[in-house]
Amino acid sequence: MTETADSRTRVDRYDPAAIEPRWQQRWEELGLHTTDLHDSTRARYYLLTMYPYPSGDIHIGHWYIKTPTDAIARFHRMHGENVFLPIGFDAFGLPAENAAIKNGINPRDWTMANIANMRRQLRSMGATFDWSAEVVTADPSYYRWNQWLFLRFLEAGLAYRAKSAVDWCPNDGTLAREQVEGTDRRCWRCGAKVEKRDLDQWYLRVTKYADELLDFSEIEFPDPVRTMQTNWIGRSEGGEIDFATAPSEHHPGGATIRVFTTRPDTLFGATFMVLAPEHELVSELTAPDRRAEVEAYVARAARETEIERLSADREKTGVAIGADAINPVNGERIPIYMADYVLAGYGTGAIMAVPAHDERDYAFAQAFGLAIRRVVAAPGEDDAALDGAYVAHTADERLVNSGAYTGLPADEGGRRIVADLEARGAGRAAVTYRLRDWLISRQRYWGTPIPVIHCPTHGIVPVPDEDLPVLLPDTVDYAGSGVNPLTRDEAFLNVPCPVCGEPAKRETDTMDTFIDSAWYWYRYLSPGKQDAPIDDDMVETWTPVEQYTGGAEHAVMHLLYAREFTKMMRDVGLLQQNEPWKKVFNQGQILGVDGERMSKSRGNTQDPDELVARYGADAVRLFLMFMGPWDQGGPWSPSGIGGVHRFLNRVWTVTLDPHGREGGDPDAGKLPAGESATDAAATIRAAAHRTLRDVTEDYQGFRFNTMVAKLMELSNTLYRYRGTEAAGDTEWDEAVRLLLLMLAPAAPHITEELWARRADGSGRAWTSIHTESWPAVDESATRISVREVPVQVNGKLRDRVVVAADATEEVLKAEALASPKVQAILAGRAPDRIVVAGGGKLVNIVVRDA
RNA sequence: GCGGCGGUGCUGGAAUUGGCAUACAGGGCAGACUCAAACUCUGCUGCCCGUGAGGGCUUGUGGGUUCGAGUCCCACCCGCCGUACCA
Repeated sequence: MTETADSRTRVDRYDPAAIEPRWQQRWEELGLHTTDLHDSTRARYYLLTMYPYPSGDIHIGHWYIKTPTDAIARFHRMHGENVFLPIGFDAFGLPAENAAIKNGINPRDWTMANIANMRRQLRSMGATFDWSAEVVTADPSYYRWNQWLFLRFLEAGLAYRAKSAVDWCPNDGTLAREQVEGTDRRCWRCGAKVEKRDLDQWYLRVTKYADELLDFSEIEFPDPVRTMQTNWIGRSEGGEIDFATAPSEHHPGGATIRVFTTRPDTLFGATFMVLAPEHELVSELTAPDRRAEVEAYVARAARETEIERLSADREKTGVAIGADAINPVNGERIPIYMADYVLAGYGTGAIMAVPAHDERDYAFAQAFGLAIRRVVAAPGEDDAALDGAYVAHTADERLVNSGAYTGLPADEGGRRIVADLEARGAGRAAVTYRLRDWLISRQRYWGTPIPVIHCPTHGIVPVPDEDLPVLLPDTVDYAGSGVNPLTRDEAFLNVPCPVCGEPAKRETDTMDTFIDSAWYWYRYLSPGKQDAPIDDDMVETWTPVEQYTGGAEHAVMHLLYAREFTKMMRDVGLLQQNEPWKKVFNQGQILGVDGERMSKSRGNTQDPDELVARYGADAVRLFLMFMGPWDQGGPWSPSGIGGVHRFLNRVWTVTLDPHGREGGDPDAGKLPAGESATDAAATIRAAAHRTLRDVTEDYQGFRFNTMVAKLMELSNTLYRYRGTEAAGDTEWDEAVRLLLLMLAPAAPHITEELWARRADGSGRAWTSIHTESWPAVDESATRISVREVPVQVNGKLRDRVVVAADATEEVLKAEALASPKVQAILAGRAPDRIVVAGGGKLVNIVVRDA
């Protein structure tokens, strides 16, 4: 042993570039990552991670979500579960078209070339992706089933075509409501200002599921996502109330204006009504002398929604239309206005205005000099002056100035008013949602063609199932940017009507790419299936997905669409389940060194290929896990990766060279003072098993940062004993073995290499470390004979005493009091109380000031 | 405005049910090894006072509960994300 005292390196160095590709190839040859989906002998674990868009390069953000996901997969596999971790590509979408226009190539060629490169990059992670299940959505074998599903939805009345004002991006064309972001209404994809256009478009009837979508009992979302979806769906309870119009010189009256309100209790405070400029009764009700002004306002409102409606102009504008309505509860005549602060698309597009109890109505009443009548008040404030809308809601509020309802609590009064109106047919309880139907039409080439034909005689005719898929033509003529080439592809356009055979035109809209991503994990279970979109048996046994990982940026897009789509598939008889996944986890985002979003234009991107070449995939994986909590993300640190690289080197050294000594340490090779080799062995074993206990919990809770920290501690402990008598003995060997097993899910290559060398060294046949079972904690090993107990006086730490592990409270108290430091602080005072906390974890001596 | 998340050393961050704040890293300083450097190794590193032993302070701010608070309660400040005239 002593002959190694001064030698530095007798074993070869850790060289990830040499070992990583070798093992990746070996695993692939052995088919280690191909899941037998038919195996029913083991528990199934379907682990899904969001498939990437083939933009061209895998970036560090992909590594950040995918490598910890891979660690989860490996951890579960080591627990004997049959793990399925598929991967694919979200291959339709606009960037391919933009690149194609720019370079004069087919979007397909651009996309497929990118996919080829990204497959190579994804393989360099060393992840256990099952490539045999790969799905590429732009392939006809996938998108034909988008079309097939669309036709089922059409039959079931879940898909429909309608004309309405839609959000329109000058670059991307039509957008769904969820795809418009921010106060200034910008496109989620390109950031351009979004306009409104009146268009015939295809919709999916997802509002049907509004209430069901609010029920999260079968899906475990992170809280922020659940909150965002709940707000997005925006359920409001209240009442619908019908106001009749009053007769006037230009109108006989009696028309019904229906309003929705969440505050029926304030009905007596309605002093005017407001219609949205687009409301259908505006024209009919407008008085001749008001018509010019009203029409000018309507025209301006239409233009403003199209051009610019920044929130800066919060000033209330509007015009009186010269007609009155009658308040059904008291017969009062109130004037009707039209204003753009009432939105056509929400509720009924008309409101009863209660300026005393609604801030917007208050501002409008102030601007137009309208009456403000208080009808809700806390006791004693009946006539208190208002300098703004009173919207507080307290338990002791009562209705005032409300006829027969005066004096009732506000809640109860509201309910009684609705009930009484309902009895007269003038109102009813009602619920309104913010959620809209999903607009899926896109005026784009690179997407799934919507499989319908427009016949002059038969109208909209579905493409028969046997004619699917409706293929995208290969030759694409953009003739300048922005226009859908399908609209001038005569061969694509001109088809006979499936009903009458007469000339007809194909639909040229394609589907929102969020359709592709709304069901892809079902297809992973049978990617080659020819006769149906999904394999019923596989879907039945493998879904809902156990765990889904990916970014939170899709909280009200993908993560909502997929839930809606699952419910639609269920309702046309394709699925039994209500939700697509059981649990969803959102990782954070990796930012540039400057703390800003990584982008090529900022020059703050980090290329993973470069890091892999320099430090190896294992170090990159480990560093991404170590930098902080997984759901937090954070700025990229260029220096931090050196730390985990050093750690891996130390793991390498303690495994292969336990007896070596470092020249730089004067105490190298010596046991700590007063410690025997037996003591050292017990310490090593206790450290290993305590680490195993903690690390197991960290993996289960996705706490990869502390998992790595604890493995570092264990390797530091081993390093301290390296070269001593304890190094290389049974306990040491067991600790190294546990260290490698615990590290294997996170750093699969180095652990496989060291595992193989250990087998080699002891003459055992090689088996992969990744097929090993997760080790069991030996609780007896973690127990220790003596422990240090902190002693506080009045809650302040003063000393530590060493006692036997099983010392009684009496012993603890006596030892604590016997401490000289404690005695000095007490200065002769008798303790009032001695608290032994946490089952003997800490002693606190309480003493009052003399 | 509303909703959500967060604020701990120089930096990333750690801290079961309230129980030794700052684990593990990065960076820095000092030393060993080296002709030298890199690599590697060892030690130190929250702030203030003190030569020292030691003492005091410290988890955004101010209060409170408690033997004991980063953790619980109240009020406020700051940052990030979402949302936006939703009746």
